[in-house]
Amino acid sequence: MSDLGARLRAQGKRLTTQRERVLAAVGRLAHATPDEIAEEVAADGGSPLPVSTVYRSLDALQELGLIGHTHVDHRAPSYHLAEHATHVHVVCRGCGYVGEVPLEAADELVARIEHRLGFAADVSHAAVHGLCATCREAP
Amino acid sequence: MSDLGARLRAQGKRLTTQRERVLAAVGRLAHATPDEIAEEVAADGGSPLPVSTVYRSLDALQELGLIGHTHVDHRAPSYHLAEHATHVHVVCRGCGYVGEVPLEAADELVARIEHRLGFAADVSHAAVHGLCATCREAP
DNA sequence: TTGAATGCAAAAAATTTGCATATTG
DNA sequence: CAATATGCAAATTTTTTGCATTCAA
Repeated sequence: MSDLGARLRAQGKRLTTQRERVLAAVGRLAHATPDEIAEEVAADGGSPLPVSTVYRSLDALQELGLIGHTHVDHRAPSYHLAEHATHVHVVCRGCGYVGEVPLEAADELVARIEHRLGFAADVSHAAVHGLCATCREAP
Repeated sequence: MSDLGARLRAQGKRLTTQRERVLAAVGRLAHATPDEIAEEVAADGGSPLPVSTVYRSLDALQELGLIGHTHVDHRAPSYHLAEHATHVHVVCRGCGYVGEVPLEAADELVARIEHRLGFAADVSHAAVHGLCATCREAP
């Protein structure tokens, strides 16, 4: 927490309350779009932030490696704390449920991609789509 | 090819030249955004299609299972023929290069997701980000 | 002090929708 | 003929930008 400022400064960036509030909101929501994050920030008691500031804060926090995002659906980058990036995200096409499995579950895939293409894959950014246990049965 | 009409009809849909042109364009481009597809369609000699028709055609062809899409980056659903969905897409963060590895490379991941969450994963929709061989070395 | 960040409003993209008209089956 | 799709324009939605002002370091 306290070294957030240090990490920012190390990149010539600054610690502002806005960035702290956005980071806190991302932490509280776990998986959220910029829009939802803006709402959550507004709900923390302080005055709401302009969307532009939310976007810029998300960018900054991401460059810092504190948060990351995946593409849960067409029009929705979903942000989460970097610590959540220790999972592969799994998204249900039926109900939108977002689950996760440990990164290691993809070790073999990563190895094969590396082997075939010389590609360094970062699976933590991937969202795997499919149907959850419940939606598999439903019509 | 000729049964395209039949497949459409089977779903109460119709075969139109617009849809044929969009499908052909997707086939020619392999990986493209709606925008690029609209351009490609315009380049096929006929008159350009309004974007709305392109979007609607893509939806129709997708519901039909003839094409699919992955999320190559933030703002860009990338469409491809369904036959291309026999690969997992790999996207380079550095240069934007899009590669693919056979679906089987993800078999173990799919099995683990199934096992842990009861989830039926469809990896062909996933785009795995990372750095290609070239960009790994560059600064 | 000074460059980085904010706030605000306006501009760009990207996608969707309403509706009269044209087409397919 | 009837139902579906198109074309076009306007409305949404999502994200980005310009710029004067404020604020952290």
